[in-house]
Amino acid sequence: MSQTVDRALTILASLGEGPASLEQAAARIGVHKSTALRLLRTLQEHGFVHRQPDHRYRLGGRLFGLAQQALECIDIRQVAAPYLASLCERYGHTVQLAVLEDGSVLYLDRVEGRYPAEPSGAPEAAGRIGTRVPAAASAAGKVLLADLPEEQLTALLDGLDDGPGKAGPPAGGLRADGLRAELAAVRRQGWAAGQGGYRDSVDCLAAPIVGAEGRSIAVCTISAPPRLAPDAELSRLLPELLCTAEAISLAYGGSPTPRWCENRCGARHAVRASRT
Amino acid sequence: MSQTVDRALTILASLGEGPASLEQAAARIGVHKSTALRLLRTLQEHGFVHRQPDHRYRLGGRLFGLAQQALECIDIRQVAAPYLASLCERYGHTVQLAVLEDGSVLYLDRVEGRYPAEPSGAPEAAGRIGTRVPAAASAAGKVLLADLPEEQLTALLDGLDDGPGKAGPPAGGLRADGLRAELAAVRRQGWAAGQGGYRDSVDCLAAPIVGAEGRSIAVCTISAPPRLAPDAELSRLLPELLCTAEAISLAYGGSPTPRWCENRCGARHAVRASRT
DNA sequence: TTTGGCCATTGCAGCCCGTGCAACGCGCCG
DNA sequence: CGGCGCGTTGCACGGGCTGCAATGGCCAAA
Repeated sequence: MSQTVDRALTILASLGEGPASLEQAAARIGVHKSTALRLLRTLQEHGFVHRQPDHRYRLGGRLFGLAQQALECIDIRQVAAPYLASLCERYGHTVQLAVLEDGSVLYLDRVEGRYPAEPSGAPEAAGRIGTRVPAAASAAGKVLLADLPEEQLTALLDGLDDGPGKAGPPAGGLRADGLRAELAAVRRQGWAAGQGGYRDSVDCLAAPIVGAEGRSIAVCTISAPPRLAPDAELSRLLPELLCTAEAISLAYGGSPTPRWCENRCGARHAVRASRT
Repeated sequence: MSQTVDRALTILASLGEGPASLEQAAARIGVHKSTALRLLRTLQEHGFVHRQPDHRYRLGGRLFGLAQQALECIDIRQVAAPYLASLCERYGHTVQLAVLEDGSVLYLDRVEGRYPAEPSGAPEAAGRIGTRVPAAASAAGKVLLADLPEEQLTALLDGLDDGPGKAGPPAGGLRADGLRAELAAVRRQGWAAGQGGYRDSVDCLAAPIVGAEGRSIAVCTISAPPRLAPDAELSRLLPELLCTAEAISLAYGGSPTPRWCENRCGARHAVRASRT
């Protein structure tokens, strides 16, 4: 829309792939050196890029502060935090909070489960805060997609089918029609199960958090490595997860169950049954 | 430098203080609505801002990815990571890596110490990754300032004295002349001690990491809550810290000790002594 | 249902400012 | 010393940014 800003942001993105000299940066976005210089200077004044002693530019520290503020702007996070902590505390499994943004799942918060020392020393990667994953690939995504207006869902699925390579359906992803069937099932039961954060070594349950208008605005998930927690054990926690999601919904000023859930009685009954 | 980009970045920063409608956003930076609309649209196309269903704008998820990339761009981080982990592993105290950026300390990495359950449940805030603190306030900052060219140091100290309220000297900070004396001491001994990350409940030791030209490019710190680790215990780890910083310097292709350290023999001897 | 207000959005003319060329300074290497 | 590469600066041109004003859509009050 705005050429100058567009170029500045493009140059910023290009620096994400590694530091660059002025000339390199100019070449990356195809403008004259002097143009790139002015853009980079402006970005530098705001702290978005930093100039190294060797005269090369790299991304600046301002991004950290802004990313932090971006998290804090999303107030569902504040409301949900104690509930997530409580759920994790009780069973020791990892609990996460996510929203849908621009068609992909954005993880907002995470309370790490208490597991015996990590085997391979890689406790990260899966659903870390700030991570994005394609919506069709995870249980969390399915819950969020299930409540999308038909129009937006169609647009999203078209994009999924169109781009075969680019963010195409990864492990567990399905073509549009298959996914539609899954979403119908999610609507029917009010929750979703499946591979959690992209890695087939983690299984996952997801339940919607519902806002004031009856739409799901976020999703709460509980997940665990299947070796440590067999399917059966995680499934037993479903009522607790639904209960937590419901409590967050109410605390946020929403309805306890989503508009589209055709099984509100069932889900609620499951919770009550497990309480006795 | 570039008016349009400047405005776009200002609007982005203003969104950090909370979501805003188009009109609010325009008012915050003092431009016409239509101008703000174009800027916000451009930012939105790049994912830097996100439009909520209620038509308000907030910071977008792209910032997370870019902040992550910003971390990865700083390659000293990759080099240092295993050394930090090893140092923490051996003694169980928190180890951090930081650099100087635009006159303040930017924390790049952190390996959390193994402490008995947090008393008040607030394990964060102090020196989390991506946090910035004024350089004059911490041991890490003093180490980094000690190697600054006289010209830059003067500029920095002037700014410190000029702005009384804005980022003025917090707990432990000193006026320019006092700080200069401290920096001289740091140069003499080759390391610094003091309050770690802004909180007087944590004590801290800091040692420089030296690049190819003999300048300190980063700092490695070790810190612990004084109740759990009295000064004496932390001080006993000084040789290990210096040894780690030296190892990182060598791994990065730098010199083992900074140009300005007048006590290289002393520090090295301390390391050797503790090794026996 | 109508009406009015509020806000986002769009079209448009004026002119500001962003752009690229070319020249300059500086450090480096042969 | 002189050539080269790169960052930086001055400047004229015109593209695109700006702000005004008008339109459209939504909601609430009448």
